[in-house]
Amino acid sequence: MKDTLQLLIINSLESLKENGVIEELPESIRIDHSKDKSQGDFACNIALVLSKQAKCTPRNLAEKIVSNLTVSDKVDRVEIAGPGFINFFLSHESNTSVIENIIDEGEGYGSSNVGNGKRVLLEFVSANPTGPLHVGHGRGAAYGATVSNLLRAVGFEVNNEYYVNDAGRQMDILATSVYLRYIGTEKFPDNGYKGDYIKSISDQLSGIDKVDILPNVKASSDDSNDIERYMDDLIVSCKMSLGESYKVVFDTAINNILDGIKRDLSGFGVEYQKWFLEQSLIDSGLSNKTIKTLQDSECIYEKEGALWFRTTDFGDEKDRVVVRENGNHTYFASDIAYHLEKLERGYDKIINIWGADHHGYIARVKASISALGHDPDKLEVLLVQFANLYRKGKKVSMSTRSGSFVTLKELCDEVGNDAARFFYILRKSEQHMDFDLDLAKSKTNENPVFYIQYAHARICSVLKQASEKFADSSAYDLSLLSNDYEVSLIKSLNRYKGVVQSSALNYEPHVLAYYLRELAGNFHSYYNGSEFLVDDSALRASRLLLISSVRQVISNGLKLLGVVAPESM
RNA sequence: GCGCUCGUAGCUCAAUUGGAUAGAGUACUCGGCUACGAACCGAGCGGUUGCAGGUUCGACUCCUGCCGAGCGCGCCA
Repeated sequence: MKDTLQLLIINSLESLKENGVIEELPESIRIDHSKDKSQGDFACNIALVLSKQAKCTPRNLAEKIVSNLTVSDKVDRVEIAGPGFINFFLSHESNTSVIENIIDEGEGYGSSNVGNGKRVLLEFVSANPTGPLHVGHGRGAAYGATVSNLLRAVGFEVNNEYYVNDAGRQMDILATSVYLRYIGTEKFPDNGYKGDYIKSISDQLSGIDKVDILPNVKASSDDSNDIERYMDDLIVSCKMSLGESYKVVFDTAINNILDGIKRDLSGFGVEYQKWFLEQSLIDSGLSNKTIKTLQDSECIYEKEGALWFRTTDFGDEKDRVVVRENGNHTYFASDIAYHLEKLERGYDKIINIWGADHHGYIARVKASISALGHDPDKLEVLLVQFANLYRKGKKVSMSTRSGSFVTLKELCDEVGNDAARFFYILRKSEQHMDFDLDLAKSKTNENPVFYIQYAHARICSVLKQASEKFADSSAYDLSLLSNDYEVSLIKSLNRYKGVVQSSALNYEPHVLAYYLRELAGNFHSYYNGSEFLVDDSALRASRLLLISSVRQVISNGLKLLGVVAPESM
């Protein structure tokens, strides 16, 4: 419908151009849904945009545009309002036709092909496998999964990917922590992983010698400045004492945790096409090869025994180390190789969803993409702000190392997947968000997700009773749907497709969530103000068709959000 | 100190991406079940959009400077 109106405007503008009223045609013409029904169904601001070059007032220009509009049977009338908006009032028939479209297309209604089959790689969560996912990760998981659903719905081919940091010092700290629990030492270091899950993993170890690795350590655990070196010494001692068995401890630890992460995400309705292991970049030699490539193109220099990547040449604030003095690659080195590998897989777009604490890495990753001869704009980084957790009005601080955190699974068990998924995406991702655990747990009825699900269940209930009480009747007449409730409901239905598209293209799932709430609200008002199962069969059939289409849209929308649309609750 | 993300009703958040009178939920005050599910509906109350300038037909939105919050600024991940 927008296209039709755009065409009408363009035709009018072209004739105005011939008459010399305007000089240039605009690049694009915005047609928006009106927010108030006194402003019709669609509004166009083109007269305000062009008034300067037309050298007349916006209202004046609007009148000229309108007088040149060709008549369409889809448009009842056109008005000029406010500073010069052109408001279109559509015919009742063109508004109600959406109902039949929804019924015809069913579950497919709302999807489109604006993505044109372009391939997108979407990486999200990617939390280090050093412990179970906590509620902080939940936001990224819900957001990523929903963005993925939305992009698929509008015609992109999307692959979801989780990057597993299974190499590096943190993993050694994890393995050492597990071993220390296994031998049951009393002197567990403060900077080890202290969560209860470490003990559970150590319980699964058997047949490995219990050697006290603490005496071999030189640095002191009492010196707070030395605490990280103390940990490094512990790791070395652990590796030396265990020999071959170290790998068993290491693998047991990571496999347990990774399995748990996979299970939690799957239970949360989040599916991945690929779990990409950092270790595979090292094993395949890609990490080394990438650094070699950068060295050949003279992007790398040596300073104080380390290799530095000249990222400042590509807009970063300072140069970054890729190979440490001790010969180990940094996390950044793996990341360069990983992004190169992603690009070489041939995606049209690469999206990373990161926690807001990683924003400092965007510049250096983009720099590395440029340095390797790729287009840095192919990478889009979406930042998700932290969720501050509150319990009994007090902020809960969380840390994986100290083991004090609320896990994602605990949250889902307490409030349910639907409420958790919905709650997470209800806020714009870059908005800081307060997650009140007591509110989510104790007052779940106030969560808007139930409000929407309730509308769906109510419609199902009405439809069920209709089919029991009345024989089939397809003789509907949509022109009968003319009371205020019906008009605003139909207006909302007409917006759905556009909402899905903008929600997807802007990576803003909350827009869809708010829309569904509004649609459900319109339905609840309708329900309380009108009776559906009336004696007049044509009116009854029309109203039932209308609420069937509402049910379909709610169901389709909730599915995109990963929320169940129940027939009863 | 520098950088990033923010600041909207008592509280939690929206605002068609620069549009018309800034809207929902919650809290509070009234009212509505012998109709298809009251997990609902209706009415009211609630605002100098952190502050001060600027850009233009038009600013919560863009620019500048302050104030405040969170996060970054390591040869950690």
